[in-house]
Order: sequence, then structure tokens, then C-alpha cells
Amino acid sequence: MGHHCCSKQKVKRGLWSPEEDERLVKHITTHGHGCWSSVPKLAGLQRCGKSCRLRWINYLRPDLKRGSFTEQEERVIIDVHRILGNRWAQIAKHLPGRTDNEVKNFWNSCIKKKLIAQGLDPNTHNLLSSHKINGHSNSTSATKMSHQNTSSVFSISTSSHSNNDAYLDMKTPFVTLPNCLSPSHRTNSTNHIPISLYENSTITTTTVATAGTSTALEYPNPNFASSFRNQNTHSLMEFGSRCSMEMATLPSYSLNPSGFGILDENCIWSCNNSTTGLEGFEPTRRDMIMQVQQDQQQEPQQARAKFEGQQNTNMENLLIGNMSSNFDFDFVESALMPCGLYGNVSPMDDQLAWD
DNA sequence: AAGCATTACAACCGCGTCCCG
DNA sequence: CCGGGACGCGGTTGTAATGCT
Repeated sequence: MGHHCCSKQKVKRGLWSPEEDERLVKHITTHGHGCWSSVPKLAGLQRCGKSCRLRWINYLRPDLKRGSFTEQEERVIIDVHRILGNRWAQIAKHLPGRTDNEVKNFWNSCIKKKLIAQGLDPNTHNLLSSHKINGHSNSTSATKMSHQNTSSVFSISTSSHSNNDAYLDMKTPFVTLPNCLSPSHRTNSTNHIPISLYENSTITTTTVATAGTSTALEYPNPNFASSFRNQNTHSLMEFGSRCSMEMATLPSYSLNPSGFGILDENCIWSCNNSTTGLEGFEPTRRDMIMQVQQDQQQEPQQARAKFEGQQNTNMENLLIGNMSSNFDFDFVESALMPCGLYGNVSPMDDQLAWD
């Protein structure tokens, strides 16, 4: 099989022998690689230039860090992946001595599975849709129907209580903000108001599980949409991305069998009154996240548009569906979807607004 | 111990982008 | 502007190593 870059030579493929490695290292350390397509000839290798480049970058380069990923590196990968998606080369830039290939392999073989095991969609970092219950909706709009067929983390359900029991059995990781529900993460125990996506639901019940104990808490529903209505979309998007980041940082997740997304006004306040939204972070980690966000801002217009396109595509998959008629669905979607708030909505009772 | 399944990771392939004539 | 070569990236495949029955 010929290669474009070196079609005239007969080319070896497959694993590299120690002798080949030695030749390549010798050549590059003395001459540099210059034009990769000329490297095989100059180094006396029967390889494609591309293959040489890959071998050098991913394996032979002296500045590579070998060995397994540390916990901290893993966290960085997850943090940055949340912002950038599968842009392995970009992610690898935040991990000195690691290559894009290495990061990608680690993601696919390890992190992905961990996230799935936690009930999180590794692509969106939101709750997995596998928990949703299909086929019971009596929804009428076409939009709503199509949403149900997506991988939405939200489900529309008029399921019976016995089905709800199934929800309760699930190990749905409920991620919340450090300042929100989980007592171990709260810095202020007052003003503890959860926000439910159910406009008409008056009570939200949430079980907080921390260190083996769990506490059932009930809150009035402050009507999610109206809580945000006075803010502009930009600030909400920003807020959303901050929430998203912060959620990823929790040392442990709380379980939320109800599937309700919850914030509290303390959290909202701190997001609105902080410069970064990341005040609670360990400094190096906060800096890293801020750096990624900043890089994102500074990306060329084209790349940025492409990225945002991807985000929108992801968001397409996250549509909630039609809520009650006066529920500002688009608003909630634009505000909350980027931060993965929240999914897996199963009704607490059967008279909810998912008509 | 053998054979099969799974995992980890090295390597390849195709495509998009950039650059230069 | 266009065409072609080189490069970089991300998805995918191939395979050695490891685990399991």
C-alpha cells in the first residue's frame, strides 16, 4: 500500500523495532526533523515520513513523561474536555510531557468508562439519558417528540409511581455546586433554595447523600425560569459554564434520586458577585480552567464559530421538550444546558407540567 | 495449561488546513 | 485564485499484554 508522501519507496508498517527507533532518534537529535517527508530517506528508514513524525512525537521525543496518568492529570483532562470536547491536541497542551494520542487513549480506555459508571455522558458531561423512561408521554408537539428521540438528559414522563421507584434505585449521580446542597460543601447554610425545572411543582424532594448518610430535604420551588428572567442571556451562559466547571470539581457526588436540578441563591449570588465564578477552587486548578476559558476567547473567529456550532449541536441533543405553555423553554435551555443543569427529570407526581 | 476475551496503547488513515509557487 | 505538498488532528484499527474461565 503506497503512501502519498513517500509513494516511491517501499514502506514498512506496523510496530517499530529498536533499531529503527535508534536510527530515527540519532537522525533527529543531530539534524532535527526539518521536512518530515525527507526524514526516512535521510535517516535510512523504510518508513513513511508521517510514520516517523508520529513515532517521534508520540514515543521517542525526549521530553515525554512516561507512566500512568496522575489523579491531577486526570482531573485536568476532564476539566478541559468539558470546555473543549475531543480536541485532544488542545487538551494535551495542558499536560506537559503528554501527547494528544496518549490523552485520547486514556480518555477512551479509562475516563470515559469512569464517567459512564457515574451516570455521566462522557460527551456532554451531563447526566446520561439511559435513565429516562420513554413511550409514556402523551405529548403532542412534533418538537417534543423529536426531542425524546435524542439523547436528552431530560425525559418527559408520565410514568407511574412504580416506575418512579425504579428511578430511586438508580445510582444517579447528582452533581451540585459546592455552595449548594451537600452540607460538606456548603460555606453558608442559609438561603438554601433549590430550583426545580418543574414550574408547577410546589415541592422538591432531594436526598443528599454524603459519606454514607443521606438526608431527605424538601424545598419550595422558586420557579426556575422567573428566577433568571431578569438576567441577560450572556450572563446566564457564563453562569452556566461556571456551574458546569464547578460541578466537575466535586470530590464526591451527592445522589439525587429525584433527578431535579438544584441550585441555591447563595450560589447564584456568589456567581453573580464573583469575578471568576471559581473562587472555591484550588488555585492551580482555577488558573488552569481560567486559562482554557481565556484561550477559548482568544481563538480565531473561525475556530470559535466552529466550536460554538458543536456546542449547539450538543445542545440539540439536550432539549428538554415542551413544558407547560408559559414556561420559557428556550430561555431555560440556553441558560442551563451548557452547564448540564439538569436532567433525568422524572415527575414527583403525575400532575406535572409535561402535558 | 490452554484458549478465549478484554484491555491498553501504538500506529495508521483520511480529512482539513496552511502555505507556497 | 488555484493546485499540490506538507503537516496536524481526530477517529479508528491492529496487536501485544493481561485477565479470566
